[in-house]
Amino acid sequence: MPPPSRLLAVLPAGAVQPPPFDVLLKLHAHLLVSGLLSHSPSPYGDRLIAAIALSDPASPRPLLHALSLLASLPSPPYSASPYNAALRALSSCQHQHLLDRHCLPLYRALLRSGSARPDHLTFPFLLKACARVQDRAYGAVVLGHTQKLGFSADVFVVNAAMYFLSVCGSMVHARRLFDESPVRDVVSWNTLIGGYVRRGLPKEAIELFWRMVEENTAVRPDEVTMIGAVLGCAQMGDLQLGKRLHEFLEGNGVRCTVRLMNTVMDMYVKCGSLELAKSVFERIDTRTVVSWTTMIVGHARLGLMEDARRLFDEMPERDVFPWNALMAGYVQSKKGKEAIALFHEMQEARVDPNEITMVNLLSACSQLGALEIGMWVHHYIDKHHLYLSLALGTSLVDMYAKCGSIKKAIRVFKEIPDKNALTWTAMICGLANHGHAVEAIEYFQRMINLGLQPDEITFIGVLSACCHAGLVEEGRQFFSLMHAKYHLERKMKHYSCMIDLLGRAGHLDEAEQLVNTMPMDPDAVVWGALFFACRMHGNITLGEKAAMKLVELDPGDSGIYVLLANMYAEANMRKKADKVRVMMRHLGVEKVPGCSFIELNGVVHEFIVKDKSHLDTNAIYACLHEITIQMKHAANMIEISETGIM
DNA sequence: GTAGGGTTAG
Repeated sequence: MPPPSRLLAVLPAGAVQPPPFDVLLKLHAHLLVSGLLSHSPSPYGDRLIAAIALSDPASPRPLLHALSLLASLPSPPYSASPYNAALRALSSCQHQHLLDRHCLPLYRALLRSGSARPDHLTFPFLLKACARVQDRAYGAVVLGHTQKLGFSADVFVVNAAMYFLSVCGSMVHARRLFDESPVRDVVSWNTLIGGYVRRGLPKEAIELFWRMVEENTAVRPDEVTMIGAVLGCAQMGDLQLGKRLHEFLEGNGVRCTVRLMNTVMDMYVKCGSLELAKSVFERIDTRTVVSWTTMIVGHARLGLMEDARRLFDEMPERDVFPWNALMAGYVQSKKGKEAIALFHEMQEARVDPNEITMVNLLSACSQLGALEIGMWVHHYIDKHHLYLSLALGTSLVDMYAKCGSIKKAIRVFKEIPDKNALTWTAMICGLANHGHAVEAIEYFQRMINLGLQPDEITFIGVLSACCHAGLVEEGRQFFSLMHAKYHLERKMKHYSCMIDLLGRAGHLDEAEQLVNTMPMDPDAVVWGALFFACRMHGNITLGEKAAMKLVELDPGDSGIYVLLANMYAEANMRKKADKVRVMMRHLGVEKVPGCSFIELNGVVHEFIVKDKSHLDTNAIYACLHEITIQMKHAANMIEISETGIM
């Protein structure tokens, strides 16, 4: 151990990286034994606390040790510096619970110490910490202290105050501080620009950016400024502005770091120019995982999954992000099978999945109806004690409902602690699709009573519930309610639902009128619903009209010709039925083979009509044959029992 | 010594 005279050199003041935690622990013991910590006041205690607090940001232990040391000093510190060091470590520590628990007590202890006073370093750390714990009320108190103690002209304090307000308060207040501040530096501008972007106010951010450029003061935009401006531009999706910003930063000597160029790439992707994103990507010579992931996302969003996969394979190292990005791409392209295969690959590569992986995986299960895998995911979440977040809970509800297990969907739904409108919507749609119309409407009422705002999808749920149950009057009410009370735009899907409901119930005139007055061109689903209703109720004239529209919309679709022929046949119009069949042959319309999936032991198998490619084809067909016989037998039994012979 | 920043999911 060094003699006391050299200890202060071992315990550096300021930004120098302190020695490792275990060395400092020994030093602590040494200081205790030699009585150097019991002097009052003692520079050793201050420096020791600061050094320990900052010795290892990755572990919570040093910080806790420093905090307890601070509380147990025989005499209070005579400057704010040990408090500052602890606050500095807290304000940037990764352990949110430590921050939540210790931040404010620490500042209160400083105020109560009597010997130390908050200084110009205390407030930047403290305000950052307040922003991170989202404590509006206490932050406001702290802001009051900065004024009272005369820090209104300290640019570091003002900037930190602006940051706090931009996170926890209002941008108007942050802006006022900016406008009234006697001093501004590049961080002041960046904080405000960044605040606007975080609050989803890109216009204000860009406006401020141009003002910063035009005022042409000593303050010039730097890398952080440009990241803010480019992010704002990405939010607006304005490609022209994006190009201008890109040119600006290249012409004004802004450091083109990887971080900035990644942001530019992301902006080009969001503004719809994969080409420009690609050209930026090719000019980055030290690409990071983020650069590659952004390119994967860019390709995946356009459905270019083969290119996305190629990029994924080419990249030198991968964390969970690129795996999730590629998986999300497969899910969005409705390639659930590939998404699940990728998850298996991910497990083989020993990459830990996170919540987002699970959400994607559940979407894939929903698409495929893969209940077994979905249940495995549920089990995995329980086993690994993953928090049932809103996104995860909602995905689980959706998966169980779409995979046919409405009871499990309801059970999960009840377990989710803070349900939002999306969660309720998933449940309502699930109930509706399972034919539980009354329950779906009941859930809708409960959701409304909780004060939650339904969206367009919620109404698709309730309208389809009405449709399944033939609740015409309720349907009419919901249909007008969504527009009149909730100011939601009625989309194609709502109209098709409503037309289906009216048509099935035999209100063909009302259905036709709705088709004629709807604000968009009716699609195939609308005409299909109308056609179905006409066939059901024997309205041949209107049915023909709907069928013609369907042919117009998709001349290659064989289905409608078949259905039209069936409609004529049912109405005993044999000649017309034959005519349609002849027409089909002339036009060379081919029947599209049907296709289906089945999940077995966690593997999804795909079949098309008359498919013989599966390894177990013979066994499958034998089984199918057996089932068919049994079903016919069962049907006969029912028929017999219903006719009263048995 | 202090303040400001990018990527994944819906």
